[in-house]
Amino acid sequence: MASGFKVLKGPHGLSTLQQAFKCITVQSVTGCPLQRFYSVTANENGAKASVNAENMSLLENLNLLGVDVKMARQRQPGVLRRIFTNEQGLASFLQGKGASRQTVASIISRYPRAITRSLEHLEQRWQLWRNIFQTDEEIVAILDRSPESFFRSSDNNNLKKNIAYLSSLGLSNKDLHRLLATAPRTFSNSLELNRQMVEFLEDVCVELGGTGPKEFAKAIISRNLYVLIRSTKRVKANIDNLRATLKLSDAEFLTALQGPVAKILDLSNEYLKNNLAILQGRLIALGSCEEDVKKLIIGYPMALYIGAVTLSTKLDCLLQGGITMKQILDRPKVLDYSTKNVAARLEELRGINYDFKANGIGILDLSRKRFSAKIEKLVTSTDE
DNA sequence: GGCACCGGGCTCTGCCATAGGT
DNA sequence: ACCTATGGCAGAGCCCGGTGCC
Repeated sequence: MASGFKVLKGPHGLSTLQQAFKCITVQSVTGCPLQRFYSVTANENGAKASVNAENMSLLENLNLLGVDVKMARQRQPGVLRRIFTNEQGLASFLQGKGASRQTVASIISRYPRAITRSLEHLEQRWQLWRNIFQTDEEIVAILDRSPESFFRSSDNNNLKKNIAYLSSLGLSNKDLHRLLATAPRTFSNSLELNRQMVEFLEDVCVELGGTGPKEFAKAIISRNLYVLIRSTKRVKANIDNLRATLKLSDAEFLTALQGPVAKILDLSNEYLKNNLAILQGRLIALGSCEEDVKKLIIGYPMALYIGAVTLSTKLDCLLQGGITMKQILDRPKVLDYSTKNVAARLEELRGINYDFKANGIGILDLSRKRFSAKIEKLVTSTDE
């Protein structure tokens, strides 16, 4: 069909004809009315002018939709020069799915290329996402959060293959849901890129003498939904770095990786390296040994996720509150709570003369509800 | 009833660089 | 020459409660 028109393709002008033809085709397929009409003369003032100029009627439409045109121009200037776009089709499509006017405007402002997708494409992609999400609302919320994840790729077939591939890894529907909700970019990756990461993880497992590479990869992905949107280079550098630092046996390291350590594999390399160095320095200065550092990292790898300043402040808060470093090392989960929260609890416990030496520091990492219940009990028992 | 253990929930985008296509 | 599609990067925690053991 299109090849018949290629014969007509000339230096300029005729390509416009071809596009006009395409547009009419789209119209007949989707039943969607043409959004804008162009007089042929508008494109006859030379190829250069029409190529470089922004499409005025498109700008007008975008303004009517409440789009931040300045932002759109800054992000994807080429889109504003396109002759045929589908902004109104996109807007009514999204509104039909429950998106507000503001959401639509914000989506287009942040990812203008969205308006180049045909209705057919949108319907199909939406259905593919609906295989994983139960409601349109969920999808709208994600588009509002991250329009690029949904619109960046025009390859629905690749999306289909990704879903099939990720399912084939043994990830449950629930995992897929978490994955798409949390790191939607994963599904816009090329199948090949996802496959590379999975195979890389499997290789790591085998290298460490593991016997279940598939389970290993699955465990890491389901524990850290972000690995698939990281480069293998990054994840590899982190694994190498941790391996060199922890100096565990292969089997121990393998277990650690698919356990809580998985959570920190996606950190940027320098960040992890810096946090590691600072944590080591701080603990050694406080009288801990290398072994303590390792123990802390294995028991609570999130210590490396927390920024150096935050972690340092948190440690100070605990130490000043009468907690010893040894107690922290034995129960690193106390570092899981915010400094503000910990400080408030220390204060409250001081008020009732809570004895950390006798009772331990477990009370500090209770959920709010459990903490309150505990306090209440302590108060009433001392009253009696 | 109290505790330890464990995993999960929220959420993580928005920009830049570049190969490859027209 | 221009645009699209895609890879890659930096950035940086906190909280809750189910379950099973004693």
